[in-house]
Amino acid sequence: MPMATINNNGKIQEATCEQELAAIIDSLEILGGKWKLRIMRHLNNHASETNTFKKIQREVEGISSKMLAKELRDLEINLLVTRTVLDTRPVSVSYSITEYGLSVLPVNEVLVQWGLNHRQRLRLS
Amino acid sequence: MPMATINNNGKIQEATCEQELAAIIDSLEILGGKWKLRIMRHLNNHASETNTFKKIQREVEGISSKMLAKELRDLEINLLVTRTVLDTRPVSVSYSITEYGLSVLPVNEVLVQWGLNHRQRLRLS
DNA sequence: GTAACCGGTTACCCCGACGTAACCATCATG
DNA sequence: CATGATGGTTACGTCGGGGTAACCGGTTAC
Repeated sequence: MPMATINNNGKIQEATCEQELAAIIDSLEILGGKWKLRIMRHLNNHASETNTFKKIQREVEGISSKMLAKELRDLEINLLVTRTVLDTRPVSVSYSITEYGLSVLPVNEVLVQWGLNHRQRLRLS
Repeated sequence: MPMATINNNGKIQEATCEQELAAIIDSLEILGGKWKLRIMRHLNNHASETNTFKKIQREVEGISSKMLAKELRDLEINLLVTRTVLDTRPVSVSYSITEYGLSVLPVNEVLVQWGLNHRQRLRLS
């Protein structure tokens, strides 16, 4: 039994149950883990600034250069982030959230809401 | 800078950026991983039936009894699922999604939508 | 009594995410 | 020429999620 979903253009997509499962796996793979959403949130919250590698590393608490480089590469591959080499001396590299990357924000928001709500629920129960 | 979120009762909650980060971590911890959402989806899609341990194991493809027992325990601790021992012969145990567990469905849906959309986006690009 | 079904549990293993630390090339400054 | 900043990379180790298989106690059916 296919189910309805809304795509980019607001059109209706049909998806089988297996396709939905695959979609969830994709989402968790691409957005899950310890750092991906933190980085996306940070880039979004500081979208008006120039976010160089070192600046991000200073401001995203606890991340190592190895992890930051890897996560940014993954996000770039998935078109969520752009990498721009600036011709400053010494050379610096700026990362920005793409317009498509903004599509992650609702996912972020739902997870935030559910998590906050869940804390409250457990405290009450 | 606190941000607004909607809680159980539709009231507005304030949360700091760190609280939001913690909330995301919570959500991914409780709903993430390979099996949690699959089980929740299955219980919801078969809410009208009696979902015994073995029945779930047969229908959630690929899960072992060890993982199923662990995941169901976790979900029960988080009040998302109830465990009921039936006095059939031999004894069987039925699991159901709780009313609170239904709050997971929007999270599920957002992940499905984003994943489907992302596949399409990568194919087009 | 033995086979089969139920709902698990236990022991063991593997791999990938993630952490830490050191290192590297390039350029600028003193 | 040494120091510091930039943006990484590499080697190594740890830990936990997850897989596999065997086993268990209780009960019923043959």
